[in-house]
Amino acid sequence: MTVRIATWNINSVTARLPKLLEWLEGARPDVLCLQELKCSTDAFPYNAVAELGYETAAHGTGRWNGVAIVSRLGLEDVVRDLPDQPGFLADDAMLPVVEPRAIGATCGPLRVWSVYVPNGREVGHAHYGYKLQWLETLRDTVREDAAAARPFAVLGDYNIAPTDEDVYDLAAFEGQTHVTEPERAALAALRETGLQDVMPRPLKYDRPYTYWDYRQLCFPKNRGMRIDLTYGNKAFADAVTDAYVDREARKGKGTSDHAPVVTDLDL
DNA sequence: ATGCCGCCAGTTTGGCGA
Repeated sequence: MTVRIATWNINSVTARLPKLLEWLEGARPDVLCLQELKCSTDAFPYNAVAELGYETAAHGTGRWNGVAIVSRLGLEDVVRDLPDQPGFLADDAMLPVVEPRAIGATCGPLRVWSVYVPNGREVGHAHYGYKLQWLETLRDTVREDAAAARPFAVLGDYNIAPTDEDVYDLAAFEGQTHVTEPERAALAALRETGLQDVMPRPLKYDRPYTYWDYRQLCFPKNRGMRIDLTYGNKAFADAVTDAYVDREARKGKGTSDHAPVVTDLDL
């Protein structure tokens, strides 16, 4: 069977609902992993998506974060949060908060996680340590599925550019998060479980960026980064027939600052 | 043309994003 799976940081599913529906109708993915819902689990637009033939498992608390898996191949064994997922201790908080950044499900032949890796804010910030700790927990979580025969993938906004080629200008990121050695080492450790970085085609220019800042004409100037990734195990990677970044979805007003990343499989 | 930041909750300004 052929399966189309995608990941998209949608930057508010409520603000982006018309764009989401338009994109689902056009691209017709079988499975879509979403990040940055910015709504509660209850507030997800389940019915609008269901009218297009999709079921949704969502996990959100409101203002920030939030992840979902939208599927027309079924949704089984849904897991919210990574087992032992670390929380973030904000400056003004008494206790760390476990944020809605991960949801897993089985969609027909595929086991999938949709993840929104912490941003890190600044090198040395508590959020940066949290990011690295979160990635270690992700590695522990996926170890078994990554080594298994069933097709498995972790898709999402990793908030890391895996190589120097994945940013438009390395000098612009000197000393910044997203390009540091410890972040890239955490990604390498994740790959060591048996996951491969499924590289999408760019539909224009030479690099498959997935994010362009809203400011300073970054999209028209193609000042982007590749930070939305599809990490698949061997069974998944061997089945890939095509992958691309749908930059059309980044054009115009009212779009997310990220583009969907689409992967086609023949399973 | 792809065009100069946008989302949310709400102290309608500030936190967050990457």
